[in-house]
Amino acid sequence: MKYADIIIDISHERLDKTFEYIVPSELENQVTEGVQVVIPFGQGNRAIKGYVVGLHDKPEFDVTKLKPIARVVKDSIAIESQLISLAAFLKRNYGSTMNQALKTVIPIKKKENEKLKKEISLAVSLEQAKIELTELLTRTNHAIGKERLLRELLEVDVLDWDLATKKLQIPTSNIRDLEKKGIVRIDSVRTFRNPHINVDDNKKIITLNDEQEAAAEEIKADIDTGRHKTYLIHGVTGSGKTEVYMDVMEHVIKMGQQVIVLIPEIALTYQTVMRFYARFGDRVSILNSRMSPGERFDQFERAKSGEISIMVGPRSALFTPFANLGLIIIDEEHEPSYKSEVVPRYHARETAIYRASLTGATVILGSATPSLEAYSRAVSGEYKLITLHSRAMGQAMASCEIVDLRAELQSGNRSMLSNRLKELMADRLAKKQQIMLFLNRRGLMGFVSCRACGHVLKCPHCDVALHLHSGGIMKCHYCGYTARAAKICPSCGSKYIGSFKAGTQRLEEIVKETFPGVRVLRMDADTTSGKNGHEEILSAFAAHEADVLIGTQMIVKGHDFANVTLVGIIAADISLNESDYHSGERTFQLLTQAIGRAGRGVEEGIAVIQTYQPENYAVVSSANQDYEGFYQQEIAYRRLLAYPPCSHILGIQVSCDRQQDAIKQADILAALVKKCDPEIVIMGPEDAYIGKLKDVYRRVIYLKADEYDRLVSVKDAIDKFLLEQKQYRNTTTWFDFDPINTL
DNA sequence: AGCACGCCGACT
DNA sequence: GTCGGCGTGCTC
Repeated sequence: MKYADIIIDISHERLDKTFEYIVPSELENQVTEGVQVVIPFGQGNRAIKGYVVGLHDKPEFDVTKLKPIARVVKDSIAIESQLISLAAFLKRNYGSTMNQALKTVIPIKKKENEKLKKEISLAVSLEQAKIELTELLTRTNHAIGKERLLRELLEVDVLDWDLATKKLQIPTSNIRDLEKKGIVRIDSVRTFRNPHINVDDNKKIITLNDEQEAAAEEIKADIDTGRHKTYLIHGVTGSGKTEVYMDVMEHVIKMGQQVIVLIPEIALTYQTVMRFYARFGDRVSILNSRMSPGERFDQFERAKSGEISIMVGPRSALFTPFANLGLIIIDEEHEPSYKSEVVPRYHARETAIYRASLTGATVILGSATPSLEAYSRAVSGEYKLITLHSRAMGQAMASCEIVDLRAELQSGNRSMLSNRLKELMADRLAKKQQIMLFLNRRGLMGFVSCRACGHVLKCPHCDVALHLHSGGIMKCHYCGYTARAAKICPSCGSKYIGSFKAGTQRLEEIVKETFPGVRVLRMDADTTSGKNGHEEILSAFAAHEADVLIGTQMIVKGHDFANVTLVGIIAADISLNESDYHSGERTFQLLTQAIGRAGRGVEEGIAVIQTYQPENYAVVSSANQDYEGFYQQEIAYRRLLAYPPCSHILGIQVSCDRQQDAIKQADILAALVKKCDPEIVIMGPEDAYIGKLKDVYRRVIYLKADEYDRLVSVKDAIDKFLLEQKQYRNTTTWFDFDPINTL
């Protein structure tokens, strides 16, 4: 007799453990580790799905209480044990139920999603169809459904089944009838939406420069001798890290192993993807967040069957079920999108390293501005550091000037554009070269406030400001609450109430006023609403359909514009003044990336940084392209204040629809932490950054400790307490380790 | 989560 | 007297 340990498909802390079931002898060969099964659960024996996570011969639970597994879920995909241990890692290190962790690792639920699309077309000639139609009409009993179908098919060649049955309301029996008579044909088409792109066969032969070559050789040599490590490639913008990746990838694929390439969501552009297609052809598959579960399923099936060797995608591509994974690459390693925003709030970097350790795979992290976490580990020798000092094609780095906005203000210039920037812009426009203006803004734009008393209109359900939308509607971006735009201030009665314009919008106006006739493209949330909004704007700019591109973060990623010789950073301070400890790092990264956009072509580039804090180390070191200098200052600051990577932080959020209960519960948990580990530094409890969301009140507690595992133990203790606690069961608690955004 | 068991109020 | 309220406890 066999027994199975099963994680049931209900995400609740109280059920977050394995349940033992009898494996009926007739199912013995089907029930393996990782399969989805249906089991009778609870007193009502209701059918619940679950995952088999272990099998053994001796029962551990009271045998008389064991029930048998009902059946194996048909067409379920067995997750390999490797992914189960990955899920266990997520659960342990980031705090979630095993069920949530398993669902993260296997994002596809059912095979049902992979349905065939049916299409209806005429099986006879148009003339024949017309005859059929007239015959139908002469009949006494009108066959309205058939008539509609035939009329439609005379117009279009192919009709989608769903369209015919749902929108045109044609009964399926009518369609089947016509099929039997041989008038129409029904085809089942497999909808494989894998972006199949025609690749020109003459693959460009890429020669690596000496630095790239040395980097690739070092990693390949380690792989050949079985030393699988984690590498950090620190290469200046434009140093050609991708070529190094591809060289190592080719090596690994030749050994019959597979590769996962993680890229930040925002960089998942046609351009990036094409580089991998061009080199590796149809061995590559792409995953993106816009894909339906069915499409993802297809991609994962292809990966499992060995059809493909490379998966390129965001964070979630980390869980591609490759049988023989040899290499994981994380490009732009410092990007915050590598941290999940939903439970389990895992970080792709750590998770990738763990997954690699399971199979002895290699991990390569790459960035022009490595995260403090990664660089400090490289310095300590935990990762192997590889530095690329020069640009791949030998172009010079852009020179950089810092403009002190305080001095500018004193000289009477209150515009967003400093005199120096205006001067350079005029010069570039005359030379028919292109300019990028970069404004790193915070989310607070377009909100409605009163200019007389300063009152900000807030959502009644959330602790956030309402934003003005077209048509005189105010909207809450968090819960979707809408209201008619206020005409007078509800607080003081003043009629001077309105919304602040987005910084980029204002900047566009100023540029147009200053340089009449200039062609400006603006890229922000407003202008990129369409599906390919990003792409369209960027390709228009690449085709020199505009002289100036204005935008936020988005414009500094990915694209290379050879003709851009001037980059202006309008207000470097904005991200500097954010309250959390990442602000220096974030500013340095943004500025460095922005400066790196200038002078990608033949002409030398120049970058202008406008700031009120010209002496700030993040500004100065990015202007000097001095990562090392920045790192030394930043790490000293982190050490001093005990911030990651010099310590670790655990964010705990308690939420409840009753404010008093949220406050009480948070206090109880804070006291508990103090009791079970008095050494831990506790900050809070305090209201969350957004104190109320969708009528739910949120309190946060931050814990700081030198060792990560101490925080894990505290989390485990809290979990245990919550399980036993009888009071305040209406509250929910979740954890975020080393949070990236303020909770 | 979801269902059963259980102990107290207003109804045929 | 019974029907049903949702508090408490359990699920292999």
